[in-house]
Amino acid sequence: MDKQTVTIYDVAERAGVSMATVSRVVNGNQNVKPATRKKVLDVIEELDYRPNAVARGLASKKTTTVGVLIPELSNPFFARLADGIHDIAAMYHYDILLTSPEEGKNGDVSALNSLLAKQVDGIIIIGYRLSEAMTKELQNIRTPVVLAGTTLEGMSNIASVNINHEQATKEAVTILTEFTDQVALVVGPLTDYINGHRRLEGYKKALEDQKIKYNEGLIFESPYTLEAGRNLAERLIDSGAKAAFVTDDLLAVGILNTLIELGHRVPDDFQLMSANNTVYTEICRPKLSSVQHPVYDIGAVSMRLLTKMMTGEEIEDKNIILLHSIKQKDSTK
Amino acid sequence: MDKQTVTIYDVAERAGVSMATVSRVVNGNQNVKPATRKKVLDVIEELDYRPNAVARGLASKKTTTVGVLIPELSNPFFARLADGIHDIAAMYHYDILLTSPEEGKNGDVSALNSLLAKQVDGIIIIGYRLSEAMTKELQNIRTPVVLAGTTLEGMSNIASVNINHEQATKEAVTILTEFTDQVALVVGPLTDYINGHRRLEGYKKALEDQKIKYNEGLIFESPYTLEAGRNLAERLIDSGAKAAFVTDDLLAVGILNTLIELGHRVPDDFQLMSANNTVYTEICRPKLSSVQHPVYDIGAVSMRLLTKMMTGEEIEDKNIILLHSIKQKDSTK
DNA sequence: TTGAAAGCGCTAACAT
DNA sequence: ATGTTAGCGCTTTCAA
Repeated sequence: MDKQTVTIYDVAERAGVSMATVSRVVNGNQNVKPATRKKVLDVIEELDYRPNAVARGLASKKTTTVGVLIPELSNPFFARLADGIHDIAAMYHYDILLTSPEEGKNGDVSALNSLLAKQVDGIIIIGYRLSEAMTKELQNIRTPVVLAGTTLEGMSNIASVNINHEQATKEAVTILTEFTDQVALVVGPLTDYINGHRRLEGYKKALEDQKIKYNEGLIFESPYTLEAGRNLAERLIDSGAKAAFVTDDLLAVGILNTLIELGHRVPDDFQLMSANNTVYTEICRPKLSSVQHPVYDIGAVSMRLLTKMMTGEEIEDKNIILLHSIKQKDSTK
Repeated sequence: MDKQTVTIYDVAERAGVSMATVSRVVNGNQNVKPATRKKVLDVIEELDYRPNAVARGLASKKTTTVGVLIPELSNPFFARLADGIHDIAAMYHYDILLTSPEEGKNGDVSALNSLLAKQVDGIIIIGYRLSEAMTKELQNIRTPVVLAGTTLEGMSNIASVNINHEQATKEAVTILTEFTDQVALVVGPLTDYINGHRRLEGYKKALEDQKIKYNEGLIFESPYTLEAGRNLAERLIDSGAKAAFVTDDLLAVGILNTLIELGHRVPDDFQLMSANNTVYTEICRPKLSSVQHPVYDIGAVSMRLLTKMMTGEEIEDKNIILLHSIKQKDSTK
């Protein structure tokens, strides 16, 4: 019936020592005579005693658990990020409490609160559009927080790990402009800081450098789905664009496949570049050229940064920018 | 400095009631006079009090947390399953503690133990090849466990949610045998129960029904990667096979793309059927015909089943089989 | 309807 | 090197 019946008292009694000694043995405290240690260890083995992490958490105010806020697991970009987080967390013996924000207003805040209630030692927020309320909450939170793959406009006081989206977009668009002046930008909601500011900015700078006139008709906002790509393909062609930088891989594949179905040749008639270099870009034909995010690393570095914050280590730089690169494959000239 | 300074005592004092009353209000106990309730609620609001879930867990022996053991997040099949688990968990207000088994012998057991130490109320194990030791542990575990997408040979005492792999394989192979007798089976490790028994069995039965002689040369074991598909493509052709049922989507896409590169026509020269109908099968060209697992549902149903077990509800059937179907797309005739 | 008090299983001073 | 003791913040009888 009971999950766990064996407590530290049982071990202490059986081993003929005090519970404090058992606690010391369990926690690797050196102030225990080897003989005593052995005796305790034997009893632990014999009784199959396992420390209760909840009780430990209450007493020590540390849960060795970190909360991870993730928009959706089935997005490979986020999933890969989570992998990076998980591996480093395991390395430092932290467990991961996973939450996705519920739908609706301020779902992210209540997800955050639920993590806080469970007394997590730290929190990683994965690439997400944060609500106003959330931003406010994060201002005066006591628990260490790292943003992985997002930034909050002008909130450099909150730790973050990212790539330089403006620069990446600029590089990608520049490559496309080598063969045409008509380069479209296909992004998610422009109200999102990264899209509406960093990426759009990078796009404009690339054009500027090439002395190409900015044309709002070449900017497309779209949901990140395969289906959305179907509809977009034709609109892209109609717009006169001869190339496009697409900020989501799945969306890019949708566009790619539809273009081909419609009889367009990629990259000859139309060049495509996507943004995340997930396995999607390897599966389609032709393979999609893409910005290469160090996605796994963003997760790993975020977690490492968080461990430092949790243990109070000195942090050199709270806002880390990781290097990106451009993988030219078969969808660009 | 402190994560949380406001305790139930602070609220009690400020509201001029006992902590027991505050506890009742927080937990929705009806035995509180409305006026008292309102007063307490006001103070809670004013002090921004949030119950400490760890303390609550220790006192009540319930953590409202379920552990999920998942092999890898970046596999879309598992990720989708996790989505199903997550959504239902959220619905019942459970949080999810996520763990992947570490590499090496009995990594799954230590992952399990770490979940148990954290006093999770229940555990879901996602499609995994379980070690001997793990199987043993699961025999006499006190915490409710549900296997999602796996079965343990002859261990129907452990709850599970699955599809009928034998039947699914049989149906898939039967479709392929309509146009050729040379149907290959490409699977993961045959030592794995589902592959080596259920799927192989289904394959054999399909052949038997069609009076086709079983040929061991048409059985291929392979890792589930895109690269593995490259090498396999040629071997498949050399084996004389004219069709293949492949139990992993990514692997199937690898084979598909390589076949096409080598100048073979799919499905005219070679038919391909895969097993999980993930988004991968929609991205490639031609689109892959596939067995349609209700993956999300397996996750959702597993979690629902677990909630019942955790609350001690009556369970009709601990071993649930969900229906599958076959999606014929463009890689079969 | 409310309060008092005894734990839950452990950590962490403080003693010895 | 080891033991004693006071919490950690909450739930939950048991009384009132």
